[in-house]
Amino acid sequence: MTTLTQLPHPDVADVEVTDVLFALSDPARLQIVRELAAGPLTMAECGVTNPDLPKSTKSHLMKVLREAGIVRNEPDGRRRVVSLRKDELDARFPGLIDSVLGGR
Amino acid sequence: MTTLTQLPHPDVADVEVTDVLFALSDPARLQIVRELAAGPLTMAECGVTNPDLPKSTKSHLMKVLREAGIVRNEPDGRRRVVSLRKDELDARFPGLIDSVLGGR
DNA sequence: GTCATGGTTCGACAATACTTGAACTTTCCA
DNA sequence: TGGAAAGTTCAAGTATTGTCGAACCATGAC
Repeated sequence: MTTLTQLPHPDVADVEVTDVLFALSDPARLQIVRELAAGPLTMAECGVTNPDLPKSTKSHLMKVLREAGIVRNEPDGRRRVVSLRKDELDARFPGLIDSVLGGR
Repeated sequence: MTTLTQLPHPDVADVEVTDVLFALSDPARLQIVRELAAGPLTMAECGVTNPDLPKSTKSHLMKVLREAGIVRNEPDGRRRVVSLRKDELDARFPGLIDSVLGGR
């Protein structure tokens, strides 16, 4: 049976700019991306801004980011480490992430 | 009676980046913005890509773009001229529109 | 082994958003 | 004066998203 620890990640070449824009158009998701811009975080660590967010909700927010190719989510022991796919995104959509994050 | 020919336009200072991203995250709306990047168009002229789009639908797409501060819609005789608020957007979100449109 | 921890998935409901015909307004033209 | 043209608004149905508890799955600690 398939081990569920490895989540599917799209190839950035297959994601449309509209997918990325949509994923970033939610304040909670954008906030997560801002936090990740400084470096990878575990699920528990990110979302500091939203401390009372149910974990199922946070997991779902992360899923949208992951399916848009914005974030990578990898198992690390019994945690998961989430990281921005910055280089790949920059190659596919030059300047986009920086301009979205820019200011603030 | 309020004349309906002048539609409300938000101050770009009041629009959030998430509002802009959301408006651009729809392929039909993004296509309209791409067309407008070359210069203002009347409602009838823009949306060439979607010739069979009902006018109420097109009007609604435009409303979303307008309310996100992306587009200006001004009366011109019995037509309306729609234009990108490029300078204002560039000032508020430097580089964003260009990177979304993929040019540079 | 057993158990707690960190996280995902499922399912159901709430909340937005999209689509479109029909009605309406304004303006131009004959 | 009528129309007709160009668009907006309204209303109603459909579809997509968001939210979150409960169930489930690995892993590490004991």
